[in-house]
Order: sequence, then structure tokens, then C-alpha cells
Amino acid sequence: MGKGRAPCCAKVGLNRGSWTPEEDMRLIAYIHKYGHANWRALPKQAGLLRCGKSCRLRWINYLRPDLKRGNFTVEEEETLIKLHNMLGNKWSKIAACLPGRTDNEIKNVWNTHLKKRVAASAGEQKKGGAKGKKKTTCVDVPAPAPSPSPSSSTTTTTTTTTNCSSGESGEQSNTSNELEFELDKIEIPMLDLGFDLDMLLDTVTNTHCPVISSAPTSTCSSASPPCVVDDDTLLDLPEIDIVPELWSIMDGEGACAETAQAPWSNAAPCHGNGTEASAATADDEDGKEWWLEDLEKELGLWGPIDDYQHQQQPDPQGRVDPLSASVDDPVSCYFQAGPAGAATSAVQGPEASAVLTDIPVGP
DNA sequence: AAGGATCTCAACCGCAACAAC
DNA sequence: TGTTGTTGCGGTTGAGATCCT
Repeated sequence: MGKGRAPCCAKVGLNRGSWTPEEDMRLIAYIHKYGHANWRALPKQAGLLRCGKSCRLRWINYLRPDLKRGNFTVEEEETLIKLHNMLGNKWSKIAACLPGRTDNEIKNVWNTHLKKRVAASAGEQKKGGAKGKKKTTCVDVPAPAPSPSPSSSTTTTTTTTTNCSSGESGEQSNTSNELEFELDKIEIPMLDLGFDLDMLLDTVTNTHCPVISSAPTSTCSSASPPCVVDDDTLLDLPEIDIVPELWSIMDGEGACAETAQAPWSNAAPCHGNGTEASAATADDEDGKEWWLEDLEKELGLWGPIDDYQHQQQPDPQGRVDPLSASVDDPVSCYFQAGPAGAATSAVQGPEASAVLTDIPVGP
């Protein structure tokens, strides 16, 4: 959103600001089919008037399927507080320890309420804490020591990667050892987080690809590239009519395997370029099926297409399924009922499908 | 009900690190 | 070894949402 700084020249003429459902669908469809080996080339190939950076951010922070949504749990907040106490503003490292949470989200949560809460509880516990205004989940957090902010704004002398591709853990051994040593001393509630301290250590110290990664980044993809698409190649993306054809992309032909830690990662790696994506095996289908189901449900595509209207009928109690209630086209359903409803103000109806019929792009 | 104040969070930016040549 | 291109990170911003008076 034009935040005061002039855009770089490369971005002149590109869309900025909030993403529309059409753009989201293009990005989802493209990445699902071809992966994201090259963010810079991606928008062009996907027919998006966005810079690659923007696409990457949108995918990582909002669209990728392994994201949790909703408020942080108590456990997550406590973990975040402790990890921040240990690591400072190393949001990506913290994110690597909080499955399904992005560094941006964590940063926001920290800056909006946890920071205040920690400050309040550290400074003036007797006063009764901070007065959060809105949806802060009030938790009694054991007051941690004031953050030493080991790095806070100082940057990157430490290792930066928590990514999958780093096989070079050796050269980072100093930092890793320090982290390991320190992390060894703290207790982090891992109740529902699905991992243990060993995993946390592994993750933070880059010793292997985290099971719960901060993001299926292109670094990961480059380790096992999903589909390499020539920069200048006119992609053979099918014409997508929003309901059946996009669905077919998602559901089968050419659904390109994402990276190792992606939810559909059981799918076989995509060999060659995306246009020759092979039929998935039965196991592949199993591996990605749940995500596809999930996406389809969010899109309002789950079940027979005829069911859309049906799904919007109130249940016997008179309630309406929030996943299908909002609008009558699946794109809007997805963005209103699904990911935070952020794009709710965007175009709906015919325009959405019109855009999606034109995914194939040229140079 | 209206208007102002405050909060949230998606998206932007610049820069550093990394990779490829 | 140096240069160039790409990606990842952390800080910042402001529109929209929510709360308060």
C-alpha cells in the first residue's frame, strides 16, 4: 500500500496493495501446477501484474496451505515469548518453531500485544497488566526476563537460513552451538505444537529441513525443484474456468509436487517442466488429497458442484455454513470464508472467472 | 447514531545473504 | 575473485476494523 517510499522502477505499472481473489487464484493455481522455483519469473508466467516479491510474500504469508489461521493459542504465545527472549527479533527462526505460523504473523502478534504484555508483566505486575483492547487472549504468562534483544535491530551477522537447502550446517556451527546450548536451558511448552525440543533444536540450528518449516520457500524448492519453467517459455497453463477447470488443475493433471515439507509433499517430484506433469500415483493422491480437499472446501468446491447452492441453505438450526454462505461464486467463498477474509472487498462474480479463464500467459 | 481513537495485520520497503556465472 | 541476479529477513506503514465516548 504505497507507504511513502517510491516504488522501484521495475514495479511501475504493477499492481500494488491488497490482492484480489482473482490474483490469489491465479497464484494458487500456478504454484500448484508449476511450483515456485523462480519467484521473479512467476508473476509474468502466471499473468500476474505483481512483482515476484509480492507474490512470494502473498504465498508465504497467506495462501500456502499449511498455515494455521486464527488466534495464537496460549501455548503458542508462551513459546513465542520464550523464543523471543532467546532469539530476539529473529522472526523467521521463531516461526520455524511455530508450525503454521509465519514470521510476519509472529512479528505482528509480538508487536501488537505480546510485547506490551511482556513489558507490563515485567514492569508492573502489581498493576494488573496491560489493557488490551480487542481480541488479545489474556494469558498469565510467567514474566520472562526483559528481552536482551540480542540482535534486535542489528542484523545478519548470524546465520539467517532456516531453510531446507542448507546442507552447510558446518560453517554455522558456532551459532548453532550457541543456540543449542541456550535452548537447552529453556522450557518451552510444546503441548499441541506437534514437535519436541529436539525438533526445535534441529529446526533452529539448521541441521536439517524442519518438519514444520517457516515456509515452503523457493530455497526449499530449489533443493528439490518442483517444476522448472523456462523463464521465457510460454507456459501451457490450461484455460481455467473457475469452477471445473481450476478444480481439475488442483485435483490432478499436472499438480506439481511442492517441496519436501509441503502438505502435499508425498506427491512425486515433478520431473521436467510443468507441462508434462505426469499422472499422480495412488500414493501421490493420498499425499495431497487432504490438502486438496481442504482447499476445495474453502473454495466451496467440495462435493458435487451442484451442491454449491445447496450448501448455502441454512441447516436445521437455521445456521448457514460460513464456508458457503457468503457469496455464490467459489472464489469469493474462498476468500471470505477461508483465509481471513482479507480480500472480501474485491471483485466478485463474472469478473473473477473472467480473469481466471486467461491464466496462460506469454512473454 | 456518529465521530474520534485505537488496534490489527497485510503488504510494502531496503538491505543482507546467498547462488550462479 | 568479482559481478550480477534472486531470495529471505526484519522494520515500517496505513487502510480497515473495532472500540469508546
